[in-house]
Amino acid sequence: MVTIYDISKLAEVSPMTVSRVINQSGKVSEATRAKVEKAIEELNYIPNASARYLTAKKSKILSLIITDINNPFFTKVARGAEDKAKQLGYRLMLCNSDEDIHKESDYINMLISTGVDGVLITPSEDKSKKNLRTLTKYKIPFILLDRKVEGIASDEIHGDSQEGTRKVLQHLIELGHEKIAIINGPLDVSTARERQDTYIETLQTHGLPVKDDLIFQSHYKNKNKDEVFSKLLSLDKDEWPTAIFAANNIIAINTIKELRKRSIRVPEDISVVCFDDLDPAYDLDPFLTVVSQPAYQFGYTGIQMLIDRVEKNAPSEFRKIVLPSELIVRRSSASI
Amino acid sequence: MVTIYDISKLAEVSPMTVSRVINQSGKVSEATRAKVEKAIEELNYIPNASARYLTAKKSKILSLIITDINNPFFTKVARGAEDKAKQLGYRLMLCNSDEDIHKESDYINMLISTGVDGVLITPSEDKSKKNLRTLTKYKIPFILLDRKVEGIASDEIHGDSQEGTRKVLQHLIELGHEKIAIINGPLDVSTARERQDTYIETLQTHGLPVKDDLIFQSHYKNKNKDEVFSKLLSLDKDEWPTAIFAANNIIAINTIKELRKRSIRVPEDISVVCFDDLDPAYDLDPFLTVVSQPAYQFGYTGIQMLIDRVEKNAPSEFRKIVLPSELIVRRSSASI
DNA sequence: CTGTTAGCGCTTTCAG
DNA sequence: CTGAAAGCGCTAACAG
Repeated sequence: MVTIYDISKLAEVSPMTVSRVINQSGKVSEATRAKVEKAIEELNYIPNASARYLTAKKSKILSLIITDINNPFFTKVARGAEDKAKQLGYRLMLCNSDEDIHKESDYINMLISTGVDGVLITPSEDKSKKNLRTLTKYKIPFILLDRKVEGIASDEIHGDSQEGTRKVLQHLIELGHEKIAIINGPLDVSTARERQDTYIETLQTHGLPVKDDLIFQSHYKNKNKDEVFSKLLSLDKDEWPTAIFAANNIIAINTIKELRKRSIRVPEDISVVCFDDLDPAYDLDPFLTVVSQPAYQFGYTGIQMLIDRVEKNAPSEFRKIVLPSELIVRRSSASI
Repeated sequence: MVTIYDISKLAEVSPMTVSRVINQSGKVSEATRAKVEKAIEELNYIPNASARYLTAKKSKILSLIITDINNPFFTKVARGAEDKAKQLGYRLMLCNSDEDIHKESDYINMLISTGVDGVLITPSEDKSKKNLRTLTKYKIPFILLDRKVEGIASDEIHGDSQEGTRKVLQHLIELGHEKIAIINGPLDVSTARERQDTYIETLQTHGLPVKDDLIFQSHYKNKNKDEVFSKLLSLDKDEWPTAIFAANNIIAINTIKELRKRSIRVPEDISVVCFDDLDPAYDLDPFLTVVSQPAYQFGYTGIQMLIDRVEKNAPSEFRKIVLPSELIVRRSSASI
């Protein structure tokens, strides 16, 4: 392993001088800088991040924790985060918590252990509070992405669940739908709560009845789709919804597949709309009506906020950035 | 920050004893172990990975470098890698080189700097050789995933480009196609070379003419689709292919989209097939005929091989694992 | 502008 | 079974 000492010997300067040219800190004469750089080049020297971190307590590594690496929404968040991090001279560690609080906790321990400078995190649920407190204890700044957590005050970047929910629901209502079901994520995730609250509120605003039978609790990875479907199918004919609002893209896809299995046509027999788009790059035939959120910007701006915080350029009070969502009407929704 | 000294004070033992219980190394009496564990619990101690690495030269961190985080193929590789790493007590750093040799090189430097124990890498192209040599210089074991590199001997895990290519082409030929075009990835990527060679060979075996006009050079992220298309469209009517073999899923999708823009129907006017599937979880209407590779297993088994190597349980000679691919016939291919 | 000293948190090595 | 000493590679703080 090549160390700073090897360089200092070759360049005939002190290790400290080498450190200075590597870090571009302090004053070094052009001549010595050149000598040192030549030696670094020659020996193919790569600084040891661990040694560096041990004294400097700065790693220039950030982390992004997402909850589902297979979801194109998060994959785009990751791209945005990566681009911004790179642009500002940081490295990004990508972690996939899989909506699992234990995996999340494992990753947080690793990140603390590794000494990341900050983390941009989509908390898996409200219980993430404990993990976030650990971060705070270790003085590692974090930004909440996409989801809020009860009892945690922090910088936040997320979409507008209320506006988005209102937009899709109004779209359905304009189409003449009056019996609209919601298949939601788990209520210990803030976005699910907000979507459900706004669902109820919007129906009421429009003078439509809110029926408990049409509110289904699922999971953002839609793990319990059989259960949801058996409930849905046990509904009486006249209670059957004419439209379904799925709380995210995965739930929507699975719902449509299940419906088709039973020869229920979308949108002829039932409309389906959802939050979050799929990746158009992989969709030959964009079909779903969605409220699309600017995923790339979630990551891009999130990392910007994080670096502001890490480098202490952020105001002391927490910032909340709310990104707008956009209704994209396609073929999965039709008038009644 | 809580250190081993804080624990040692609280537990009234030496730091060394604390180290021993953390690492489960050496002999420690049940009584002292309990005291130490209690202290660790109480103070919420998390070992400092940097300090640890500095002496022990082991990080228990592995890295996976992929070339396109938006491609569902790689996203599944990542899932497999992650699962295996976790299972064996390692952490995984996911890096996205974006098919860019410079980004790749940046990441490799970071990984060396961070001190990862090993890396599972999809090299972006043959020039990756330089980056891989750097890894070797720093004695960091690596496994080549999906792609080989000219002049690099190493453990490898990849699909069978030849068998796969043969399978789709035979499928097309059985359907009666005789004028089959290939839109390939760049020839400085091993898989593209293999697919092209096998394309030529298979046509010849079946007594079909190989025409240079029907061989198109693109990019796995299909960055130059306009160029490819203007060439394709400039072909005479009677030279026009009746089928296109796309070297990967992205090229296929883009190709179909471009064809549709010009009102050329798939498969009625032209069949399109490709390597690598899309994510069925996000596909309401699976349409593409593909040769699917077991992406998850690429990652899963790849990490297994890597850990074998890292822990010196691998044979000294390099291992090559070739995973089978499967033809999935759907609607994008039809008889002539 | 350059160098010296000390120490980050941990583990290896060697003694008890 | 437990501990003391030394040092991993680097940089902060000071000195010159």
